Amino acid sequence: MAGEDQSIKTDSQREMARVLESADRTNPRVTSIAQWIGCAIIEGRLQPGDDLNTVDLSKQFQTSRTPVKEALLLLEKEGLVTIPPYRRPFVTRVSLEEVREIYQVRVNLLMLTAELIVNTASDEDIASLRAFLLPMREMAAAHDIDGVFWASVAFRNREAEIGGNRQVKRILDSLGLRTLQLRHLSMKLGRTYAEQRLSDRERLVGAYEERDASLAVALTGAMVRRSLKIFEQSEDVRAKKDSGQVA
Amino acid sequence: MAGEDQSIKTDSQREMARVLESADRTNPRVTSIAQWIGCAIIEGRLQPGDDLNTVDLSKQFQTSRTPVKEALLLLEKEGLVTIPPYRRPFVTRVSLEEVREIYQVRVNLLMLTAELIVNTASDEDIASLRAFLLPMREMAAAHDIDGVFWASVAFRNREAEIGGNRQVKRILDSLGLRTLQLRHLSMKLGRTYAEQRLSDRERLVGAYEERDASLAVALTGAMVRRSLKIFEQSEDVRAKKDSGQVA
DNA sequence: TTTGGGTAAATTGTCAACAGTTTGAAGTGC
DNA sequence: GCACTTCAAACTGTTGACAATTTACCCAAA
Repeated sequence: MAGEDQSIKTDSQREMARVLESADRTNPRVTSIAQWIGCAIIEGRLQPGDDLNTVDLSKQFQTSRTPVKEALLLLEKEGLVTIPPYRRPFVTRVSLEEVREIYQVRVNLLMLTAELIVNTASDEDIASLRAFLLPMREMAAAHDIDGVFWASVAFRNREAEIGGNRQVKRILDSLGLRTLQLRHLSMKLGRTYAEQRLSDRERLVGAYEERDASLAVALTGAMVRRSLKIFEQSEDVRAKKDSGQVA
Repeated sequence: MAGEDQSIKTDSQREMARVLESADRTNPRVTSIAQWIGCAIIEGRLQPGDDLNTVDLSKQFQTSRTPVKEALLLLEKEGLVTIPPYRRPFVTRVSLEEVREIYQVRVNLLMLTAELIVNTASDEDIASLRAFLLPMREMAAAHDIDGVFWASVAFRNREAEIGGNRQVKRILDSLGLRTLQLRHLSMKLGRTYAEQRLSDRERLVGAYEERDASLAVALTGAMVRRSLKIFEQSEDVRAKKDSGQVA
């Protein structure tokens, strides 16, 4: 369990850093503060609604409030933090409805990416995607769920790169960060589908290689929609349990 | 000509205000500064690459540099301004390639919106779209090109609202702002297609009313792609003329 | 003429103090 | 008890000064 958490931590730090630096903002102090807070949010150490007052944070990072404020503005841009005027910033609360909306955009842009890959990617680029498959199979066989998860995140990032549309990449990065926890949760809950996920992904790479756009798009849609479905089911269970406790 | 410019000014101010306030940031000082600079950019009074140093701007707005900096960060979020570390902020330069990428995302999300409208919008909402058509016909008959342009912008905003996906709306707002000038230019250049644009839009509303998703999506795609095509042709002409002058 | 180095001016980043607003906890009247 | 007011504490917004860095100009050397 400790090993698992460790793995999440370093990987999520890497992911956070990747998204933030792609926002071509390289002020080191601000970036490092934003990274720390951002990581705490996507790792769940800071919960939705938690206060992020600049006084405490500036003490924690031993700076003045100015760099802290700028870091929070950066995270607001990524949708992780909300900054109401004259009130304390706080970790953004995402409603179930918003999650659905985000997934709707995500699935759309991921399908667009799949189409772009089929139509414009080089054979070498597609081969670089195939390289993900074997390690993922091995990690799955070793029941390394987190390993598989972060590999699938890396797979999607590589897809976005190969797709070649930087706007799509940027938007997917931002939306992906906001749903990172949920995607992780969804994969853990959907252990039953592990084999299907793997074979779908293998078939997807096959579709890329065969330059079969409609299949690649359809598979992508199916994979993401399944992820949302699993999450929604777990949410239903949770809601029922809560109402049961109340009643 | 003066009347034309006037119309652009007030309308673009309104549009700028709309996008910025939807970013739920309501600090009035910062917002008004961001609005002024943002308007100057989309109206072309500030050209891509122009310096936006905080000292001059703070003098201009009679404040300290802090609110100016924050306004610039807001505009950076919308993609209008670039802020390199330790260097002067400047009006973002958009390459032709980036314009293509933005249009690719835009057409995708607009098609998604069309689908959402067909599947989920109420008859009253669709009727509110039909209400745009007659005034647009009248303005077109009066050769009020700017009037038609801003009406079409409002039409698209209304579509995004009706679609009901706030993520899509936010992204379309941001991308739309960055391409506002180009869309305006494209419409002016494509006067020849004015009649086709109008009839396409009328047919689109018809498709909404008939709940014909595939037609609505196809028409939306055709309309946006034509807009990009017109712009690209004009860009080719410009490039040829430039190289001709050099040679 | 052009290239390179060096220096002063300009500009951004950071800070601490102060002004304006919210927050929360006390009291007050009912 | 419960709503309402009051008020101090906490927090955000703004400011001007100072530190760190870049920019631009000048001048010398090739």
